[in-house]
Amino acid sequence: MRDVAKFADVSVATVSRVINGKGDVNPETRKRVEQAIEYLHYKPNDVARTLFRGKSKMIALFVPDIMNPFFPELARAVEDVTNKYNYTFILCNTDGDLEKELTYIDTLQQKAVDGFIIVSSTITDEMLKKISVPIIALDRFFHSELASITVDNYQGGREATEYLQSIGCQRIAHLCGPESASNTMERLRGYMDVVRDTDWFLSSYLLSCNYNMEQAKVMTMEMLRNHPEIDGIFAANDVMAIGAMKAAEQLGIRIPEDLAVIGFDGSSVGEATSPTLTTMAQPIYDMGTRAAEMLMEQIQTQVAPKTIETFPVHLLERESTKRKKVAHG
Amino acid sequence: MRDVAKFADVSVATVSRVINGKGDVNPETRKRVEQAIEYLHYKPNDVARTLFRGKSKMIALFVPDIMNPFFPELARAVEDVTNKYNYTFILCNTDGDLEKELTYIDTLQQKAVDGFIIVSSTITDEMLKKISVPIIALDRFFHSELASITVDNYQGGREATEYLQSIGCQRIAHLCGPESASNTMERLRGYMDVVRDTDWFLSSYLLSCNYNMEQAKVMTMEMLRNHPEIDGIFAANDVMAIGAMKAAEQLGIRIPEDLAVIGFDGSSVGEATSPTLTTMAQPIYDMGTRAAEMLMEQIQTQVAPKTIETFPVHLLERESTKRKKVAHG
DNA sequence: AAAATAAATGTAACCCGTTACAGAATATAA
DNA sequence: TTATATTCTGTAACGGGTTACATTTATTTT
Repeated sequence: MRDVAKFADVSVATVSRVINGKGDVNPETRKRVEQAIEYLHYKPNDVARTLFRGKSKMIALFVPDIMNPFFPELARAVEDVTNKYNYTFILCNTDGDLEKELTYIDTLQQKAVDGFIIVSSTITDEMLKKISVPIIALDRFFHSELASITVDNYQGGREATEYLQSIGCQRIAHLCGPESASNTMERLRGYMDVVRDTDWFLSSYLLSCNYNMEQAKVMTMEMLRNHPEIDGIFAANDVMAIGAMKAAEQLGIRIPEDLAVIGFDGSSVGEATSPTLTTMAQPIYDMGTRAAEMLMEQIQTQVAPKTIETFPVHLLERESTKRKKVAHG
Repeated sequence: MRDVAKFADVSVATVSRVINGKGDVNPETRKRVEQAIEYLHYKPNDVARTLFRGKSKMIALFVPDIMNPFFPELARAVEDVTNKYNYTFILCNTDGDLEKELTYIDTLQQKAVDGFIIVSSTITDEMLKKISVPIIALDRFFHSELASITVDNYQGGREATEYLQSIGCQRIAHLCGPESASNTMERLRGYMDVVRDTDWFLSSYLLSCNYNMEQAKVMTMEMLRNHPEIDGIFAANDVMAIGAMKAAEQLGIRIPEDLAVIGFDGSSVGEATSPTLTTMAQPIYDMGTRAAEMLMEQIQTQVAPKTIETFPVHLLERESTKRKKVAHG
């Protein structure tokens, strides 16, 4: 910058004014400075700016694990928005580990990160208090005074279950995720509200299996062996649904004829399976986009309204439930 | 920091010495400073350090699109190493777009990023010249004087094709990716070297379809209709292989009985399909790890050897090729 | 005990921008 | 013409660390 100033025969202050378009600068001087910048290929040092301003134009996204097929799309959405606003995007895999989250929070704040988008079921209010910049809770709602973006998990759970009924399923099991996650608990509640008072419901129709395909497969296999009457499975995410389909396949149970399977998420793996997976699709990309936009707004306005936005889910009907519909009840 | 210095009744220089463990500090003074730090919950401002040192402890990974199932695992590996060294990880989706790559390069260098790991087929030497920090080329090799990590794509292409022959396939087609990518071209070369001189090979057994599932499906469908004699397909990545399987399914062609399919990558989607997908697996996580380790080393040592590491691929035999083996030839 | 060496600490410049403030030059108003 | 407002530009402090160098104090050596 000194070089540019010297070259254009002005002070650094003037160069700064030209770069930022702030303050009055004589058009001729401006031109001279711009030429100097051009000539010297000058690029301002963003670190110095950050130091002065206390803002880095960086935001971070916390996800449990990018290898879970739900998150790449989310991350992509966030990055796209981030880019649009000329911010830089930092991806953090937390594995749902408090220690890791804590380390990230410290490190990133020392780097003057301007905001966080957090997918977490473990994070505590105490930890959040350590964060002095805007935060958006995404996908999972952890109780606190935060803006958050989720889907209507309860409604999704209901609809998925009712949908299975509507295509004729008489005995519907549910594979649910870890208890710590608010989203899976809501889906479970939706399921329960539909099946609780039926004459067929058994608590052994309920399996808890951590969003993991292999585990879902093993547990489903056992359940199907003990309960061959089951003719519908609602899994709380797509990965578990795929596990369930594999279990059925291995047992020679046909999908969708003998057993209908519906997942949750609408992640793209559901298209890779045969039959393709029917699922309660979340508008993943839109949610990521909205979270990022909301964060940008909070960063810009310095205001942090406790907006809670709930996106609708929609039924993505594919092959794993393709039967002739039967009259309700 | 001034506060800490005041509180401990020393100068900022001494505080800095304590923090960095450099220079001689009286044990008592050190203790006093440490207590002050503790008491005031002092955390050094990383931006100021970065400004002084010219190093940010951040590295960036360029990938075409994190939504492609090959990349999450790679990104995860890089992030894990990044973390281990207390660096911060920046993920950049380039869409193979030169403009985007260029923008990222500028922005990140202004932020004093310490190194790049780049997956790209488009990037030019001219662009690389703009980068003044270590770079590792990953997955795809773009000609330049760079350290790079790839797999033996040629060998993989050969082996995949020969494997199909070994299980009895008589007419083997190949779905290859975009011409711009060095890796897919090598796989093609491997395939060609096996089939070129056979008496059955036809140029129409070769399909070019951009790593895209839907396109692969459509093109395969057409090919299988025109060439029902095809009994083996080698796809240059898993996503296309899945497209091919779907095409077969839709045409009522059984896999693996009538048609064997092998993919390339060993990404986790291959486990979600039915039948599960046989594939030439790359050690994705290891490659990411190695690339990151190599980058860390170059950052630390300031030396940039033009190491070229080629990882082996290995056959991951799953169901899409499960037949009784037949004697070679 | 004087001299030499080592340890402990502080002062101030530096990293590279931004901006408050002041001063000079020019334009407009009285 | 003088007073006042405007435009333009520079000086210097600041953000929050690091470190070369100087200085003081303690320890060893002779």
